[in-house]
Amino acid sequence: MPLHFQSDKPIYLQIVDTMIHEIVRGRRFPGDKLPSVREYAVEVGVNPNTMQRVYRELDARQITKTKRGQGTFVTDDEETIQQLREQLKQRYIDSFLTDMTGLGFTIEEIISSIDKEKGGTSDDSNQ
Amino acid sequence: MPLHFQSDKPIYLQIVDTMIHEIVRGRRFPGDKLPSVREYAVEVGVNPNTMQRVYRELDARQITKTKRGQGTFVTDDEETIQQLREQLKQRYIDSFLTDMTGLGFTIEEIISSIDKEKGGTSDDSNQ
Amino acid sequence: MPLHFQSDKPIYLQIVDTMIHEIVRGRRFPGDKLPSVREYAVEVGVNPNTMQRVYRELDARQITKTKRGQGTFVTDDEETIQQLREQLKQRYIDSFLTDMTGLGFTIEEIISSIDKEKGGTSDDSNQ
Amino acid sequence: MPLHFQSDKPIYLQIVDTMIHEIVRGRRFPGDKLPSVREYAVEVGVNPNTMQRVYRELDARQITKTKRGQGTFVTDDEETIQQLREQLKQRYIDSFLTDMTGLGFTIEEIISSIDKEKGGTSDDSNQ
DNA sequence: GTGGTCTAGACCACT
DNA sequence: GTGGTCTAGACCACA
Repeated sequence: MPLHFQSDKPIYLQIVDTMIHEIVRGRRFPGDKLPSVREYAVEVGVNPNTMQRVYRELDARQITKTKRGQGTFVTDDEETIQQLREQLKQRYIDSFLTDMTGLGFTIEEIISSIDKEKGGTSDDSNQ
Repeated sequence: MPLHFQSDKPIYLQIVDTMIHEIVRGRRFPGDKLPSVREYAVEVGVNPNTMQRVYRELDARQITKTKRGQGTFVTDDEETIQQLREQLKQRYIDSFLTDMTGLGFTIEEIISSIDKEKGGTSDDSNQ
Repeated sequence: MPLHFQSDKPIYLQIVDTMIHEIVRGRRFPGDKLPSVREYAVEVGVNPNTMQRVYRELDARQITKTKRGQGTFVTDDEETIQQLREQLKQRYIDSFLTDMTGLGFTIEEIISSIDKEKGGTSDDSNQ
Repeated sequence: MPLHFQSDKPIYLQIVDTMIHEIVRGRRFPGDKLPSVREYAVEVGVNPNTMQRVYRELDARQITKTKRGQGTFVTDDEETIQQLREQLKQRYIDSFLTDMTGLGFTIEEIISSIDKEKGGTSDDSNQ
């Protein structure tokens, strides 16, 4: 999930999404301390102001909790994380179904195709 | 399917992909004449040489057929188009399953979720 | 096999052919590193872009394999090279027979003439 | 047999060769009148002086005979034409054998391959 | 008009 | 260093 600057989506929202993914996919755990704004800004290669906005947004969505003087931490409310997971799921499904029905496949065909994939190779040859 | 200049994928390949999508989704028909290289280059906002490369690539993949002095045409070999459709299908499914299993869902959960979507809202909320 | 600029065949295809000959005739070996695009362009006296196209074409035909940042190498798939050799053989034979039958010779006369050449002078008097 | 100006061979000799081919292959008959120097120069797109040299060369080789005030005519000495035919044959064979042995084929293999061509398709797909 | 080729010169990503 | 991409602009062959 690389950042594609110059995409039509604001950079800070792209980073927010990336962070949500990392949390939901279990790469960052509830209660984990996130990197400092400055540190993370350098790592990602954006302006600290942009990263500040990322953390503000995450806090506003109660995905993280910032403690003054200590840093920013992933929420330990599993319920919230579960909701994020459901949101992502729904987004993936919607986008997938839009793509597939655009190709003219019916729900039944789609399900049947997925069914065949059980244990299949996830050969990520996009580029 | 907007062009993301600055993406890591070369512009000419992005345009190739776009063209393939348009053909597979039935927005361009077998035998259709494509815009001229120069015309399309202006429309998309790239250099004619870049667009030339697009047409060359499409020809090499036998997706189009170029007739010197006349223009470039979508192949009328329905078989080829059908293959493209299958390729896209497989790519969408692979990518989708990678995403979903990354979130920890099993094939059964995924199928069950899709099943619930029958007649559901295909609300294109990507942005 | 000199380059005939002004021939009707594009320069880049002439160079591709030359390279194929060099490989098939055993002047370049499987796995060999080719000269760099820029270097070879200077040597042959064409624009680097033209030479780039040559390497691209060779790669597309799987005659060479390009490793980013390292260079372009003759394929080590002997099978591919063997196929090229057969192609060249067929082309030479076809062209030769077209010429000879154009002069009114029958296959039998042609074979008989070649037969007499055994150990004969291969006196390259083309010019 | 197109003319490749800028080849290493002088243009006038290229035209001489072309003329010889036309005679030997039976496209011009013994006794035929050739176009006038000026006429033919225009047709081929060369300077009349160059074409003059062509006719002089053909006359010198006794392939044509120029009659002042009447024009230039293909020799009606069938013997001479027969010799030309033999020369061309030898040249084709030498060149062919050089090519084939360069690819590593033996005379026996070559003959065997030609033998298989009897009634074969002469598919002239060079360019 | 159409596509095809070539040059010149720039910038990028990878090692 | 390596190859890969893109632009700009020119000229050609075909119909």
